Amino acid sequence: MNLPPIVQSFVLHFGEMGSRWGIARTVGQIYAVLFVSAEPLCADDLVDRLGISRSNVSIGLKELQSWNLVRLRHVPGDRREFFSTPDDVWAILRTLVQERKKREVDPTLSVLRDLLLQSPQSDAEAHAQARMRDMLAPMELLTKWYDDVERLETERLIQLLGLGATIVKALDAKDRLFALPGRKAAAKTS
Amino acid sequence: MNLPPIVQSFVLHFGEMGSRWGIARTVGQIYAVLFVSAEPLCADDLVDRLGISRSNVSIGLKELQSWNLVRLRHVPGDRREFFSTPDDVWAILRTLVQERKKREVDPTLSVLRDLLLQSPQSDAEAHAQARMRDMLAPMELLTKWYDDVERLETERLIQLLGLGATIVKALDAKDRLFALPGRKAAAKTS
DNA sequence: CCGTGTTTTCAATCATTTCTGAAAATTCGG
DNA sequence: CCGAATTTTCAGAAATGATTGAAAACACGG
Repeated sequence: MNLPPIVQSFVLHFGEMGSRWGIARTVGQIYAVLFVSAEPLCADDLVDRLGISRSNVSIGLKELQSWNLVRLRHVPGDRREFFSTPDDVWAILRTLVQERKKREVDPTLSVLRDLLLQSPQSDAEAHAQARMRDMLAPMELLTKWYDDVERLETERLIQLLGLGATIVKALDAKDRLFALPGRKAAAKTS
Repeated sequence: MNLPPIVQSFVLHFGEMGSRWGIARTVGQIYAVLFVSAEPLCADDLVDRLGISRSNVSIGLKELQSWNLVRLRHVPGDRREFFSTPDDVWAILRTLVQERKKREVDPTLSVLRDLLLQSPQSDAEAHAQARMRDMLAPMELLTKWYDDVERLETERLIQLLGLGATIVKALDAKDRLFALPGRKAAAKTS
């Protein structure tokens, strides 16, 4: 590995993290190198810095492209392809979440919905379906929330996150104030 | 595999998902079986239903316990250990996020902070540090948000999520109305 | 304590994934 | 079109991670 020490630590850490999240170690490393690089890099730069094979870099870059995590640049008068990451970390985060949702959450939602349409042939199956319903509800609420938040401009998103739980505290106060006699509102007064 | 068809589909899907998230396939399957089961199961039940070795089940259960994802029960007059998942899916989700944060996010934050304390020996390192600072900021905001939200009762959390981006829209309107020249003031009005 | 039923450990095996080198395909300036 | 520079593909090697069976450790009722 041919990198200055600070960068190398960063790159090794992200390789490690990547592999814990189901991303090949070298793909994580490639991304880390691109992320901290001052200018776009070509495949051979990566071979050079990471000490991995050219073909591995090629595959890794393809993988990163399929995740939309990497931008491709062409330098005039140079035939090579150069790669970089977006400058905006929020944009990167959004892409990451979006892709992950597309690949894992959405298919899970459709499996659950599909299995809930089938008629249970036993008590065990009926109970299993009840549990799946329990699981579906939070997932649907979360994806709905995400769909909502995803559209926000970054400035607004930051604002919303900065607010944290304060809004709910306000609601809480309001609930108490009006003491709704209805259902499960204000149930916990301990 | 000795499971009714609906359950089997569910279990296979979660095994698959697990392995995409860096969890062994069988660990995901064990969790799925426990999740949909009407009563707690012992290790041999799992061997039976999943058709995997006893030792694999033992390792899987230990793994799930280390993630706090599984409750251990003792049936009086029976020497075996029985396992179940919490009934409340929100509780499960919280645990999952919490553990994941502890294992991956927190260490990453400290690596970043640590690397930012070192003095750069080159322009490349200085630029890399600037990028790390770019990365640190959103991560800190997100973890702060999470710390805040984590403490909410489930009822409140659901409320907050249901609100989605509407709060920000209100802020937006208010900002426009008062056309504040300053920064992010006016956050706390109650 | 003894014996039985149960869980855990661990070295070995098996499976999967990652990585490589060499060859094929592609691209573009001339 | 040609040929050099570059990228992609792919079959096999290497590495990693998962799974197993057998044996050890444990725990409890008698």
